[in-house]
Amino acid sequence: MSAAPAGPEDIDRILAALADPTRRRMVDMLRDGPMRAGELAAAFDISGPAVSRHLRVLRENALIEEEEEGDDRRLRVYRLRAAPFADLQAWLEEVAAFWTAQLSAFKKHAEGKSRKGKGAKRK
Amino acid sequence: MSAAPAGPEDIDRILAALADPTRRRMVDMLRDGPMRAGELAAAFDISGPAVSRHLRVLRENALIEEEEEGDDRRLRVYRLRAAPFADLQAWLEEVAAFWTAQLSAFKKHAEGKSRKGKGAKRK
DNA sequence: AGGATATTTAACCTAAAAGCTAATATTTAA
DNA sequence: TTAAATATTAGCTTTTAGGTTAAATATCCT
Repeated sequence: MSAAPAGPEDIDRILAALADPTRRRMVDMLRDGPMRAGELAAAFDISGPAVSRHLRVLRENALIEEEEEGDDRRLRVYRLRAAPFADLQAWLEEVAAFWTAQLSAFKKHAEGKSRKGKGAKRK
Repeated sequence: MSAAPAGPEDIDRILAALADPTRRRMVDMLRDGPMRAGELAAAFDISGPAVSRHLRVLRENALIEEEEEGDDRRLRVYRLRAAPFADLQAWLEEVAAFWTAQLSAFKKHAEGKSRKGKGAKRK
């Protein structure tokens, strides 16, 4: 199993996979449920092969996976995988911690209302 | 102010800015507090101009901003901005909602699904 | 001021990414 | 099985992103 805590290079791969607008839109579409390549392709103005290539990138970076069997008999649908998104969320949580730290520093700083020299700031 | 709900193209810009490993590392570094370009540059094996360019991308996409005044007299430090990360978190929340939907669908569908292991079909 | 340091801009180069058309599997249906 | 459709791989072209060095600009320190 992949119980590993998602190293930095994992995050990089996830971000790289999501960085393309077409691929990000595909992810949005897949939120409505698993789809076939053709269904996804219909939503874009690019060629079939281009769609296939984007799906390949998403698949190779484990953001999506092929479903073996669909409910109504149609095979090879793509579905979102949870892990990468959870990993990215975890990283964002860490980054967000910055502002809580920032906030406490500001609170401490605001009490003294310390006088720091310059008067004219504000751009 | 920017009270807009962060459209898809905003998310695309944020993701594009974060997609480069160097820039993502810079963000990680800036979690420890605002820094000067030089401090950041020291952590990478690339040239100063390359660092400057990455900072420019982060700045143009509003992930960081220049600080006007530092505590100890040093100007032009870069600091993280909260909004883009919050926007990205919000988008991820939406995506994550997929699995809760998935889960309820699965629960409803839960029993018969054991029909998968066919024999030699793969080449 | 004037020089040393730090940072950004300019011009150029290379490599990778995304697109297309055509060809090659695959799958579904007759 | 053949035929139609669906989807992926192959080969090629164009665009874009990241890197470099050299020059310009801004900042800091006597």
